[in-house]
Amino acid sequence: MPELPEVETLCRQLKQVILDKEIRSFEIIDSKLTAGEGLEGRRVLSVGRQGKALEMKLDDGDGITILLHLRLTGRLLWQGDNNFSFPHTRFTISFPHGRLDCIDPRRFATLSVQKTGFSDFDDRLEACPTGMVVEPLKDFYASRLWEMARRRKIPVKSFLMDQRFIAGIGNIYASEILYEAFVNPWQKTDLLSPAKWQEIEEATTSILNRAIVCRGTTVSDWRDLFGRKGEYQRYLKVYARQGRPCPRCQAAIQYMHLSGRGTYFCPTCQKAD
DNA sequence: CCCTATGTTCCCAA
DNA sequence: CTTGGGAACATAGG
Repeated sequence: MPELPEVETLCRQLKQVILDKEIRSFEIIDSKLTAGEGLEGRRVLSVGRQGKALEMKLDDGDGITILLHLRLTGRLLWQGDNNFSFPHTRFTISFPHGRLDCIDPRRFATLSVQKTGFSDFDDRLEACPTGMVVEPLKDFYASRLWEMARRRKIPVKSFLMDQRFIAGIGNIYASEILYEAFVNPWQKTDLLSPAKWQEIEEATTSILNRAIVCRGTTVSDWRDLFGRKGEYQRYLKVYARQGRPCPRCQAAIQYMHLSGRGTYFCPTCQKAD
C-alpha cells in the first residue's frame, strides 16, 4: 500500500500528533509481532522515514528506536477520541491524548524495536550491490543513478523499484515516473544515457513531491493518519488506466507484467530504444 | 472457482 | 556474481 509519498505523509502527520508525547501503553494484538515491552513512560523524540520505513526514536537514555514497515496492506490510524477498534488491528500505542492503531489485514507489516542507530536501513546498505542506497528527495542525482546502473542489464523499472538501489519507489510511482520521462519500463539500464537519467531524475522529483503534497494516492484502500483519502490519483496518467487514452498522444495505455508486477505504459511515448 | 493486489525475501536455474 | 522466475507470507475483493 504505502510507497514513499504515503509514508512521508504519515511521518509528517505523526510529527504533528505524537512528537514529545509520552507512551502510556504499547499493546501487541497480533502475536506474530514481538516488540514493545518496557516502552511505557518514554517520550517520542523524533519521527523519521527511510525509504518506506518509519522510525520513531524514543527518549530514554539508552536509545530505543521503533521501526515500522507497512508492506502491502499496513495502515496507521490516529484515534483521538474514540475507543473503536477496526478489524485487523495488530498493535496500538496509547498516549495521554489518543491512540495510534496499526491495522493490517494481510499481516505482512513488520515491527521492531532496536537500539538507536542500528536499523534495517543499515542492513540494506550492506546488502546493496553498489554500496549506496539513494533517497529520491535527498541525494538523488542523474550522474549517480547512471553510475549505479550503467553496468547492469536489468529493466529500468526493476532498478527504480529495487530498494537496495533506491529507497521508496514502488509500483505506482515507477510506472508514472517512466511515463513522464518517456522511458520504456523494459529498457535495460546499461543502455540509458546520462541525459535519460536526467529526465528520470526530474520526473521522480516532481512526481514524488506532488504526491506528498496530495497526501498520497488512493486507488483502493490507502488512507492517511486521520483516515482521509489521498489526492494524487487525480494526476495518474498511466497507472490503473489500461485501455484509456494517453494524455499526450491518445494511444491506448497498455498493461503487461514485468517481474511479476503489473506495469502500465504508453506503447507510443515509451518505445524501447 | 478464477483472478487481482501500492511489498519483500528466499530459493533455484541459467 | 548477475539476472529472471516463481513461491511464500495471509487476506480481501471483483
